[in-house]
Amino acid sequence: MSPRNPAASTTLHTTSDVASEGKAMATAGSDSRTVRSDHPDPLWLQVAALVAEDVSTGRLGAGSRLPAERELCLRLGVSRVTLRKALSHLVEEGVLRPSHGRGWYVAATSSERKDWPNRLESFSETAARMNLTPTSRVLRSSVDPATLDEAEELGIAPGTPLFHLDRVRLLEGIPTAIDRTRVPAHVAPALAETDFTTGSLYDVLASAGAEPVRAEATIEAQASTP
Amino acid sequence: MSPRNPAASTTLHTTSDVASEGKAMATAGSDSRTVRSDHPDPLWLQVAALVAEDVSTGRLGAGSRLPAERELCLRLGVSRVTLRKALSHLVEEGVLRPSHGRGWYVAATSSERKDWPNRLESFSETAARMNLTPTSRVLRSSVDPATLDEAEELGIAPGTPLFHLDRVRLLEGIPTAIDRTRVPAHVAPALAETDFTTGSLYDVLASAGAEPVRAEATIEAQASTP
DNA sequence: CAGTGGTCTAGACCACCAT
DNA sequence: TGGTGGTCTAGACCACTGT
Repeated sequence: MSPRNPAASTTLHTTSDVASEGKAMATAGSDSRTVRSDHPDPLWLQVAALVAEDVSTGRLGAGSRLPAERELCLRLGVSRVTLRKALSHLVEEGVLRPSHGRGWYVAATSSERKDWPNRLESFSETAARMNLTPTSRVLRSSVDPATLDEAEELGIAPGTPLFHLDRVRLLEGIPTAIDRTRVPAHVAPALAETDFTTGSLYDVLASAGAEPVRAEATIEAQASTP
Repeated sequence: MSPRNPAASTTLHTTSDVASEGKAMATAGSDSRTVRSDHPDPLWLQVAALVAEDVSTGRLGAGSRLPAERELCLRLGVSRVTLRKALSHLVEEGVLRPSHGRGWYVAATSSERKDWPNRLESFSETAARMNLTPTSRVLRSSVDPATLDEAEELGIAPGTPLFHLDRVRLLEGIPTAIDRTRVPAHVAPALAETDFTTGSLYDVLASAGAEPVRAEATIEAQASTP
């Protein structure tokens, strides 16, 4: 193959239904979902966008395994290095998760992906694995107007009633993590009246509706000699 | 060159003093600062560590330009792909900054680089800006053998005496952040005897020597409707 | 064992920057 | 024009996973 193949077109499938591949290739032509070296973006970016699209549209469900690298290379008409650059990029974005001898998997359930890795997961997991008792200490639990920063971060209007929940997470009584939650109040009015010392945020949200909500808290410290 | 070169050894120089290169190469031999494909880490990681070391020790000053990629490939005995993977890695960590037709440059003033945005910085900054009193509560301050995970993360041998410092950072008495620090004990023996409730980790490390040290703590929580 | 990701190389061409 | 990064390929071998 020439170092810069002119074009190729495919759609990704989960490892099960590879049958229709040939037809898909034939019907290609002026179809979208094509990687081309003409001009626009680097190939690896186009590939990444292609996969990301399949994930967000559900063609590649959460937790499902991608076709093998060499297989994808054939379908997309790119080299393995290029493909891997694309997939690695998606890992950084939290869309995919690689597993050595097994394959590439779609991360998260769909809405909880994006941005940094979900450390709350590992908190619960760690607690369970180590047989520790996870508890919470509530620092703040109130409904206040969203500040400018908060509004921008959540994509809502400033002043919108916002439920604030700040907790210290403890393992066996030892402070382990800070949990900072911001939820538009209209999403779940019951939030302000719940005792989060033992109550589960997820439960309240679940019984309140499906409006996707995101809350995060990150702290990092780093030291190095000057 | 064989696909897996046995060993190579060099020292990086800023573009100005390339004169002594020949000699440096000749004196190499059993010198440290060597990338070897024997076993330890991937080549690209070794290269990255090598460059990072030159940056932190000042051999590569902030803002200075690195030798050209092809030049570095020769010196280090690695392919360009591998070298670029190493350099890209350092970009993600904020150590380097690439510039298309010009070269790779060392980023930042020296200590504020590396890893994610330094949240400890912003912790102090926030405290100062809001006129709050930052304090600490020490959860753990001890020297214990490095676990397997810790050893891998820090690139040291398992069992190596490791200084553990876990703190809760408070603003005006309110818990705000968790600070988890791991430092090889031999770097700064005084660490275990210091009161970190008020003492500065940076100060102790600074007075202990220039051995570059990295410590980080990240906590994130994220909630979304199931 | 076969399958899959992880790493590495050598060589090529393109795009940008300075002279 | 010449130097430097940016992208891409084809092929190889190693390491891990699961049957």
